[in-house]
Amino acid sequence: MPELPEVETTVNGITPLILQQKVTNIIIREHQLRWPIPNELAKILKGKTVISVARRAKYILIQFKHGTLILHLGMSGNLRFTDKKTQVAKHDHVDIIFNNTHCLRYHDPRRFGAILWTNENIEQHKLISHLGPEPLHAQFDVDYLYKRSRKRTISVKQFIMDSKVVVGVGNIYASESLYLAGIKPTRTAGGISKARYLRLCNAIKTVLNNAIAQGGTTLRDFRNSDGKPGYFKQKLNVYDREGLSCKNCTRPIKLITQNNRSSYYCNFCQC
DNA sequence: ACATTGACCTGGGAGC
DNA sequence: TGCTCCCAGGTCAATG
Repeated sequence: MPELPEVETTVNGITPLILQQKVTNIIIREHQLRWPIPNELAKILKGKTVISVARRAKYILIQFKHGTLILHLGMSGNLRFTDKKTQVAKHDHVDIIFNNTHCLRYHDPRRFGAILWTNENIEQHKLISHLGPEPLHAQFDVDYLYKRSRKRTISVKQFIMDSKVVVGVGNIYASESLYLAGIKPTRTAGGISKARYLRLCNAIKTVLNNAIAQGGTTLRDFRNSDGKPGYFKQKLNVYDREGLSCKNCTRPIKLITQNNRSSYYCNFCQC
């Protein structure tokens, strides 16, 4: 479910609600996510105050004085802020309770997500240290992308989805960015010109910014922290549109499989 | 260093 | 209705 815009939407939604608020308890109903949730989490966080909330790649980082709570939503996760008395639903695995009244409720049917604690410098953390630049930061530019791509033999779609190259470009927005840039997803990363990487770099930024402005994409079950869906789906040009008409040339959108993931593109507008 | 594949899970939809 | 099969927004770990 969540790509960068969905995580950004979630962070923007929860930040004003939990900033400077005190954790009074944590309830863990299911420990087994991608990795086990640490047993001592309640002990670690009880009585502690949130000092900042941030996003790095698709990780949500809730910072306390003595360390950082790392959350990942995996494929199917969401975080909602609600009254702690709200009826608990299936797959509501964790409640982080604030001021004994409200809670952040972590819901993740497939349990590919994660909730971890660290007291080391977050940039040094094993899950964070190897990550490439943020796509919306200035250092992610055409020079960087072009240089990193040289001699790479993988497809350009796999290349931009590699988190060591750039973070936050998942399966939906990879297809959308390549469409906007006019580049076929099967092209070899190392064989694409600098001029085309300029288009691609700009396309990635444009697509992600637009999706954030729309509150992310809801295909099936994404909900932001208020429980509302995202509205970017209406703006998708190729993803999930197999056989439908290309919005530019009216030819049917194609679906292919690359490394066991779906890729959608227009065979005429992208080359 | 790079490329490829399997693994982790549940639920929804298609097809029979 | 119910069974089986396939697919899904992520990404780490193991293997060549």
